Amino acid sequence: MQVTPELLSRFTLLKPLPREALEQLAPHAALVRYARRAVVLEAGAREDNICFLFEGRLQGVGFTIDGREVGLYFVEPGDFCGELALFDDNPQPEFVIATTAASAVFVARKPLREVMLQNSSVSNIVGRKLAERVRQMTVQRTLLGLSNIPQRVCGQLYLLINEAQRKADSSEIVNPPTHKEIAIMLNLSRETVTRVFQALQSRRIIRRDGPGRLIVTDLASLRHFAEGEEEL
Amino acid sequence: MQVTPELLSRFTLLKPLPREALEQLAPHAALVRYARRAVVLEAGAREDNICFLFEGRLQGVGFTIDGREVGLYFVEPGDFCGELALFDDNPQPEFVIATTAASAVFVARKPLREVMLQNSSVSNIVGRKLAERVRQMTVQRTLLGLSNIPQRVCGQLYLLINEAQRKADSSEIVNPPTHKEIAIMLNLSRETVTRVFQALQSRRIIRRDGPGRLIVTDLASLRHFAEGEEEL
DNA sequence: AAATTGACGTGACCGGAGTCACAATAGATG
DNA sequence: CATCTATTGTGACTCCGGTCACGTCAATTT
Repeated sequence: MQVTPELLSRFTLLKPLPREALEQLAPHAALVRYARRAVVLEAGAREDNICFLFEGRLQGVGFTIDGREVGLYFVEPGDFCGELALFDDNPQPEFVIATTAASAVFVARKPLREVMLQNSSVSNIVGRKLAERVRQMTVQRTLLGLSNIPQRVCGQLYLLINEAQRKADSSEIVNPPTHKEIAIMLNLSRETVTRVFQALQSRRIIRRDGPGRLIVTDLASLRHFAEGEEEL
Repeated sequence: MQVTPELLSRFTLLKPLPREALEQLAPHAALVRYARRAVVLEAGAREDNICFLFEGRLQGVGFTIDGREVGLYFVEPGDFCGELALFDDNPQPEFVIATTAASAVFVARKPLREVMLQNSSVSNIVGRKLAERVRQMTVQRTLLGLSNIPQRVCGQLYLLINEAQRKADSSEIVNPPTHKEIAIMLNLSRETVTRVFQALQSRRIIRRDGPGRLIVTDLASLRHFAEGEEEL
């Protein structure tokens, strides 16, 4: 499906691009829809597209030698993945899976790379984003250092809440990851995550609202548990 | 201490730079020596230097809220750290500590950034290196997914061996990290690492040679254990 | 040389997360 | 609507890595 420059400019990465750059990219972009559980990017393959997520949620997933799943990061709408292909020709290191039905804009690697090289402000933006990803991975790795497991889960939940929503008393997470998807992010078993969620629900800190919505009713308490000031 | 362009060109990142770029950088570079355990880069501070390691070994270290150390990556001679400062003005996310006495070349952030922007081939190189770091972090994170703990330790040991040495039967690791430093990389206790090392030594797979040298005498077996084909 | 420090080694105990097994939903699918 | 599958919920048991408490040893320091 054809993509307009306007659609491209809705992504935070591409928004600051000059109009001409967007017009240059649009012919090489395509909107793709994915069913839940579909594979968006394949590990080990040299992917020729960068994937900008429009709606839904993706998850970067690796596999250990013994076949265990490892959750690496979540991709939220407006963000993107597969950006390593902009920097080298090595294969994509991890799978990216749609955790919900999702739609994404695929932009061909080569034109985007050219735009990036021509326009130094663009390569600044891409570089800044990659640096941000390193920071995110660092935070995620640090979460795993917590030996108090409920605290670890609360920390992950807190990370799932948008910056903008952090100031409010309550917040909602649309299309929340399943317990299993959270579990692999935190090196925990699915059952353990379920038990922590039960504890949080019985304390009225979180609440399920139908299928695709998780409501954090007491954000302050969640933060307390995440920061270890109180124990579950 | 003053630094010559020749010294700069000994780092793989800077080697491909044109002579003039190196001469531009040299006045803004300084050789610094660190004692074991010294703090090379401070977390939370906006560091104004990129650190190129000349000799010794550094370790990126984070801290959880409850004060537990988290090992993020090792820096080997010829490699560098603090490179995120080239992309944005956010603070350094983690500490970098000298695990052995070390000497490093500090290059001021601004001149290096300018060289990088002027010379597109340079920003290519820096970007490629950052991408490589993301891959390393992914591998490291995947290691933590292994539920078989000796396997996890063997995997880390294998990562510590240089590409070049992987083909040989045996290999040596100079200035090996301490058990504790390995432990925090793998989310394990120091004692557990010690016990795995004991097991490997009794099987003649590794051997200590004086203070700063660890010899892997049976690289093939180490790889077998790392890949889970055999259990310790 | 004595003392101090930090790394390494080792045993015993214990708690808590993984695992297994199964039930109960809820969602998709025909 | 009926069926099937995926997700969530829950108990019981087990095991294994963390913790604690030492001891040993080598390297520095005083």
